[in-house]
Amino acid sequence: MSTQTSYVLDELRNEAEYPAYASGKSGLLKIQDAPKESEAIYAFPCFQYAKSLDKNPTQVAEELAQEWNKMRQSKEWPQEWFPTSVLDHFEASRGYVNVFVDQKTLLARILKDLLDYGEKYGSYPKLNKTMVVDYCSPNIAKPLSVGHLRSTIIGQALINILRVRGYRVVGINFMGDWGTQFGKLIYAFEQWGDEKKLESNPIQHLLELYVRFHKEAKENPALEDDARAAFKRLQQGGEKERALWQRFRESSLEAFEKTVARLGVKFDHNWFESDFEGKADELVDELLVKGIAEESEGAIIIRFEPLWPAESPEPPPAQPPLVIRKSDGTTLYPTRDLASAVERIERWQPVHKLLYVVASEQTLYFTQLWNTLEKMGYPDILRHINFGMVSLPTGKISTREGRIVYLDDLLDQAKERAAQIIKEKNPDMDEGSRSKVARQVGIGAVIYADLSQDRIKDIVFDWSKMLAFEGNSAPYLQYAAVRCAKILEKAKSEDREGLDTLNEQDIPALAEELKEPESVKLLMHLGRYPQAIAEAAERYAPHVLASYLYDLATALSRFYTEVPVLKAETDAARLARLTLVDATGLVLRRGLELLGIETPEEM
RNA sequence: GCCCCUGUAGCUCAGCAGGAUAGAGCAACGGUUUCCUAAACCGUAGGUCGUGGGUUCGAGUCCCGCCAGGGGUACCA
Repeated sequence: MSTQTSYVLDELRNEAEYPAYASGKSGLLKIQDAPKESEAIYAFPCFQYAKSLDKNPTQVAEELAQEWNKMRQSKEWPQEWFPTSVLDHFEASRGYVNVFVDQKTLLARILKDLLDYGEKYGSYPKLNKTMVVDYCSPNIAKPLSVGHLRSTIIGQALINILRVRGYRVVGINFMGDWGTQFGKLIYAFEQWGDEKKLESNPIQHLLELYVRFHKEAKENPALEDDARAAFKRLQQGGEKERALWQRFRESSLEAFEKTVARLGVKFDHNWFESDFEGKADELVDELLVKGIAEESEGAIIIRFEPLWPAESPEPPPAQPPLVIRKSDGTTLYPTRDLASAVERIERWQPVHKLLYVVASEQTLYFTQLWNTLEKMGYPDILRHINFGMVSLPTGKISTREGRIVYLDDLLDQAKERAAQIIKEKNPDMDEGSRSKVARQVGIGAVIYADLSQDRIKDIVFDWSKMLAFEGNSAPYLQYAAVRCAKILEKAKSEDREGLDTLNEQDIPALAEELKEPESVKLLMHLGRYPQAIAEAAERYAPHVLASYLYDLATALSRFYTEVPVLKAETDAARLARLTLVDATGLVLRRGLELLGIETPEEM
């Protein structure tokens, strides 16, 4: 147990857990959040503990509450660990020991945290641990589809969240620029390519060639051999192939960077699969020497142990092996990916976690990758941050068959739709602002639609859901943030000055002013922001943060309708409410920023 | 065949490590604008948590079977 933590609720939790720890009962008495309607903050269910004593839980809870309260008054309680304690007392209720705080003190402490941390509220101290995150990672020469959207925005949100949680994070975009598909493209371009089209709209043209190749190859399977031969020439450094491949690569990369920039995404590193071909080759030899890999049917493979030990009469299912060198002597994507994983581990050592934000379809592959690294003697650091598939109402996304929604089109539509709504809701907004706000709102809606739900779920692509502008959606959160900003903007200059010059002595008086249930709930919720960040980071779950922010926006909306700020009855009340609005706006803005969503200045 | 994931209100989803009365949004119905932006707020209605067992003081949550949907399953990436 740490003796002191920075945020009031972290500290309160530790303090509340103290008596359970001190008496060695923490295994049976676990802390949890108290129910929402309750005045209590935390609770200890005592049923399990009562069972172990063979006693009545209600009675046990009462005894514990009494005992802990007494302990708290005594010298046994390490008050020096909790110098600014907000814990008031323990209270038994139907088999639970509830943790009560002194609300005024707690509110004041939350205000103090907010003022102390300012813009940094919610962030944690440096942990000196490095996370290497693989995300986006598309194939060059294919346009980004909504399928890539998930990896990109989940990855970027995780990176942002992990950073404020205190991790050092390295984001890598690992691009597929190697493999037989480039043989296909080279062959197709030589057959049907058009110089002018490659010049004017490279991605589109390459896609046409790719689709055409597969169509023709259906009729004439010999084309597959031609493609393989072309790739072989590329590998051997054929000048013509090399030059063409470079052109594909450069033009694609350019178009592609433009698209992700629209999502506000910037990569720390752009790595290319092709750069690992040599290392991959060496790695295969090394794995052979170490006996980790073996030859089978002309290929080099790694075998894995069955999933569980064979004890039952039926043999356990074997895990499929991983092929790392084809029988023709060339490496595969997994080999190059493995080589790049080794490179990541060595370059940023010690790496705390190696994250891969990749669709669930790759689960087996990442299990194999994990097992291989383990065989190589690396610690258990690889985590597959998997997410469900995006499919279209008409079926699975397929570039080859043209069943695809392009990311650029999606973002264009989102913006257009947002612009229309702005025209209705806020007809006075000038053209320039409208365009900017439409971009922020439209793209925000798209990002939020994804991040507001658990990664693991499959998504059937649906325009109306993607572009939801009401209820639990990005615009709702943005709107709440805008309201905060507008109130502050309209506040008189002396009020704003009062805000800026607040100091610690003013805090108790401020807390005293916040009496309305809506104000209290809002401030209490602000107090939970650091825990939302911590949980989102721990579970690699941006939706935890998204749903926290939604609740915060709801608390703000209720506050807004019930409690006047600028027209508060007294100067003191106005100042207190302005402080609250200021802090809420800040948390909403910063929280949205972590998700990759911008906050407009007006809506 | 085998392995993995998912199944909660009409629809889309929350529900942390099993704990107090299962929560939101959308859609439906009704209400709120002399007052800081109604992209808002308030209310009504809507759930045998796929299904059958089991473990437990307690199961939406854990275990087993079944059903349904999705994904994967050696030289594609």
